[in-house]
Amino acid sequence: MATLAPVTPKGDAVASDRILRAATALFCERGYHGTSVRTLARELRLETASLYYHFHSKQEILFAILDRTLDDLLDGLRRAVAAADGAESQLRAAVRFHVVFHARRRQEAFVSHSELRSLTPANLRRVIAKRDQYEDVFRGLLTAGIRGGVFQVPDVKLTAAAILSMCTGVATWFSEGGRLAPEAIAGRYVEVISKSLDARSVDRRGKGPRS
Amino acid sequence: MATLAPVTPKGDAVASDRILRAATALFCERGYHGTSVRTLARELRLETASLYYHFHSKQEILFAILDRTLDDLLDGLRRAVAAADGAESQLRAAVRFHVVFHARRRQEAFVSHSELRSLTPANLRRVIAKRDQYEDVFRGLLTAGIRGGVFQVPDVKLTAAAILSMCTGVATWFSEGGRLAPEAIAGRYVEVISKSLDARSVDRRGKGPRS
DNA sequence: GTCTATAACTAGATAGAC
DNA sequence: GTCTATCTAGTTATAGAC
Repeated sequence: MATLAPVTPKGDAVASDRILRAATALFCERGYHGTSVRTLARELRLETASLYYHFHSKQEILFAILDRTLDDLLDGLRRAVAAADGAESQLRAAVRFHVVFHARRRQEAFVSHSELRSLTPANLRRVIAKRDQYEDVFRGLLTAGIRGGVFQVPDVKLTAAAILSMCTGVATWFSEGGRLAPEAIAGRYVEVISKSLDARSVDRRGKGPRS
Repeated sequence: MATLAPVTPKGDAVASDRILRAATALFCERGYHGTSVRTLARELRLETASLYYHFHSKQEILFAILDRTLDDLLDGLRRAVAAADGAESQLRAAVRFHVVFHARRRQEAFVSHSELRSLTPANLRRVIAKRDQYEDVFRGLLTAGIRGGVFQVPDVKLTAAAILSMCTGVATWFSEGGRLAPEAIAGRYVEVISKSLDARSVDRRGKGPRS
């Protein structure tokens, strides 16, 4: 995704990246409070003291995971949208990106929404600010599509929340060895969402009380 | 929802119910591992030892919350479906029930899916068995609707997961004092989902590569 | 940059008085 | 049914050797 070669000298990951990767896996599986620093250290074949050379606290590790993930989400979303034309295909690109990301980088994505509550208030504010920017892109696309007459959406905020919940949910059940590849899942989600927003599809049911 | 009066002698809740309610709120806010037994006791103006008169362990409290919630979900879903006729309106009733439940009983619903990983293996098996029954109702309705020609769904399992993720997401953002009442949100979700499943709405876009 | 050793504290849980 | 008191083990984090 980055256009520049990594700054890391060799093909080796730097120590802090190794730590973040192991922490992501453990926080995803057992949660932040359910994972002790000792467990993380053991996983990395280190002593706990060694971790504190790289990070000042367990909280700093959590924040680094969420902050990086949110950066990658925002960056990827903007690229995906920029590469498409018109609200409809831009929204399709956005949904496709979101779903593929939540499948391919499942653990980071999962931790980034399940452990918001484990952040300190100051860290939470910083992460929420980025998450809000991310959601605003979706709201903007919905609004643009409504103005352009391609979407029929009674409530932009609610619809954006519904779409994002649905797509984010992929991170809770996706399995690498599973039946469907990330792109295949994304394709289906794009179709379902497009159909539900389409201003051209006629609702043949009456408007009276039902079900 | 129950047709019989509660078994509790007075209007008072029994002690174990008080404990479960407080625990639900705390587990929702801070997570199971992020909530100490001491914190729970303090919230209830009790000493920790007193809690152990009512429950053998913290884990038993968590399991009781999830087990009861799953029972209420399954029971409510079956009633909602039984009260409707035909796959289409039954699915609408199921979605409506699910969304309203996840708004009205937000904390229990949230804990029931966020703390699955904090259950012991034996307890997890019992909860998952009930959750699978719940999801099977949705899959069954989708299958029936496809056979009846009212739904157009390429992948029942994926679609059921997508619908449930979307509706369950309500528990992450719903606020009692918010703009929309549970029923209003449910109404919107029912419409969006119906539209996305509708076999009668024509997809006017071509089938070639897009976005 | 990783180690040993340990400080300072909190966790879940129990014994037994009332 | 709730309390005081306490046990054992685990928690995050640090000091200082190598």
